[in-house]
Amino acid sequence: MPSPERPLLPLGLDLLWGRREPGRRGPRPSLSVERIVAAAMAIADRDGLGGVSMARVATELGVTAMSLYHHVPSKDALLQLMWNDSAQVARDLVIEGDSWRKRLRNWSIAQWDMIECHPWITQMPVASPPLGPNALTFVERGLQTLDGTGLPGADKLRIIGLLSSYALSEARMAHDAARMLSQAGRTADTAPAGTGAAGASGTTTPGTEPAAPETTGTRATPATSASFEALLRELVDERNYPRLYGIAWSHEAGEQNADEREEFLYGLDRILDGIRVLIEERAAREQAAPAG
Amino acid sequence: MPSPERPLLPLGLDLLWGRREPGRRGPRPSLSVERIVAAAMAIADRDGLGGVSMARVATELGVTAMSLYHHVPSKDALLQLMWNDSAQVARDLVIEGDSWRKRLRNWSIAQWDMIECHPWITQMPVASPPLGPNALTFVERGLQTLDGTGLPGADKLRIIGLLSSYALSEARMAHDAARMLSQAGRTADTAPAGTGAAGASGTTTPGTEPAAPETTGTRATPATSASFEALLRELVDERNYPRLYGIAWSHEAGEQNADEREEFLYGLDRILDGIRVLIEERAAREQAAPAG
DNA sequence: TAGCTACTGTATACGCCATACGAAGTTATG
DNA sequence: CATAACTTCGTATGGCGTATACAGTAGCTA
Repeated sequence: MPSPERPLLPLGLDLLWGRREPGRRGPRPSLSVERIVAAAMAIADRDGLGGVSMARVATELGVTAMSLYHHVPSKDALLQLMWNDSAQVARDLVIEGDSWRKRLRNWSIAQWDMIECHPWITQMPVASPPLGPNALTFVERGLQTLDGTGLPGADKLRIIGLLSSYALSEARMAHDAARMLSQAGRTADTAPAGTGAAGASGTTTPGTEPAAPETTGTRATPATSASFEALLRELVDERNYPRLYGIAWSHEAGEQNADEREEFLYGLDRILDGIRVLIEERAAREQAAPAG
Repeated sequence: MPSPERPLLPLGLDLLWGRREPGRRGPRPSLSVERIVAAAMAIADRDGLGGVSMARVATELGVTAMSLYHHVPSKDALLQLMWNDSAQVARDLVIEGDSWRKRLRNWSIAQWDMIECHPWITQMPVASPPLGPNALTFVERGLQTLDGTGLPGADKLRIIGLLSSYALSEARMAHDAARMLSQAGRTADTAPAGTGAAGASGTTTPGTEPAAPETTGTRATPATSASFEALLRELVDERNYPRLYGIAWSHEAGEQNADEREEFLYGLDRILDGIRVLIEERAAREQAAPAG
């Protein structure tokens, strides 16, 4: 057994970066990491991340669950690989725009779109910062948008991190709300309105259902904010929550609420304003003391 | 069985808001929702969210797992109750500051501290936006900090949501990184340096271990960013990731990296700058056309 | 050509999980 | 007191991730 030159990368990172010697002996593998990841992603796209189990992926591929473990060290590693694969588009992503602001905005929107394209990303059991090659490529593209701003590298990195966090959080909230409200509608119909805990305990869901497939699929539930507001009206009273109460009851009937994407863009533009301030302040300081 | 006046609240929301008739007959319940939640939180504080199982909570209380289900409809509901309970401090939270900016900043920091106090919040399987009474109280306090800014309610709410998202994301990243790097250190010591997939598959962790307790406890691993940077240096090459490469190799030995809290504050101040722009622009517009 | 060896997929089993079901015990109310 | 309501317990089910042992295949070396 030859000891490797560099120290072993932690977790499944070596797999993520393709740093594994393929191995020449033995029968040709019918399985491959790529096929496994593809199958898992297909399931996740269809039924949400809750539908992804080793057994399910295996049967989808016509093999037993244990076969997968010769290609993927654990389920967590498989999820990491999926995460990385979903960022594949980053490789040939071209960010357009003639100012850092437009470029950075487009980059952020690209990230949002990536998440929208695979909503199960928002359900990921976050176990580590994304360190796959595609994720880092995406980060690199983000840093690229800030070329010429004069910011130090650490600041650029923080900005990229900030916007990443924001996009993921916002997408997560949007999808969580959709998921919750859809199943709220279902339980409201089926719940037998019992008085005690028994009514709520036994009959909400059969339990064998694989984690609310329908909403996690691709897109659904158009009128989310409206129902959310209805929920808020149900819950908050004027005494304890005067401001929330006011907001919940202010726009009575009309005044369509913005959709999730516009909510995202709203916050995005606020953050970009903040970054502009940072850049301008720095530029002013540079001008005052050029070689500082 | 009397039909309730208002429609049943979805999920465990009725439980969250205490809208359950207690029920008079039968033996005195030895259990209560409060005791269950307290026990679960004690376990989570000690061993992380992975240590919280119905069986474990039950044994901690000296009862069987199924007894819990007469007080709590499901494990998910229990997690929601924990989430809500962790925001208890919001009830008597006083935000100080003579400007909206200072108040909002303090509010955001309070949120960060809340999460730091119960790190398992960052591991929560996010199933719905936080709609418990304490969470909404916290939102109300946040809205309060924006009194007098002249912003419309919807904008205030978006700002609060933005800052909430940000605080949670940033805390999540910090704790995830700490968790990952700590177990990276462990595997680097124990891994037998095999060549193929077998080395990484079999021997990384025993598997029965309850999800890395030590790091999820309270505080650990001071030098996270440094190791993170080391990882980056291991991974990125100059050709494909020129900017990341430059950042990873720029501050050579000295130049201590800021800790997580300062990273958080950095982004926070950027966002606050953006909000300031929004408020000032709006004020200017108001002045131009007062009764618009 | 023979055999060693690395490598592949399979079968079985373990322990843990959430939770459905029904029986048994306890108490306020008729 | 009797009964209905309610809590708790024992048992059982089906799913999960994965450790372990095994059998077959194919390239490398002799």
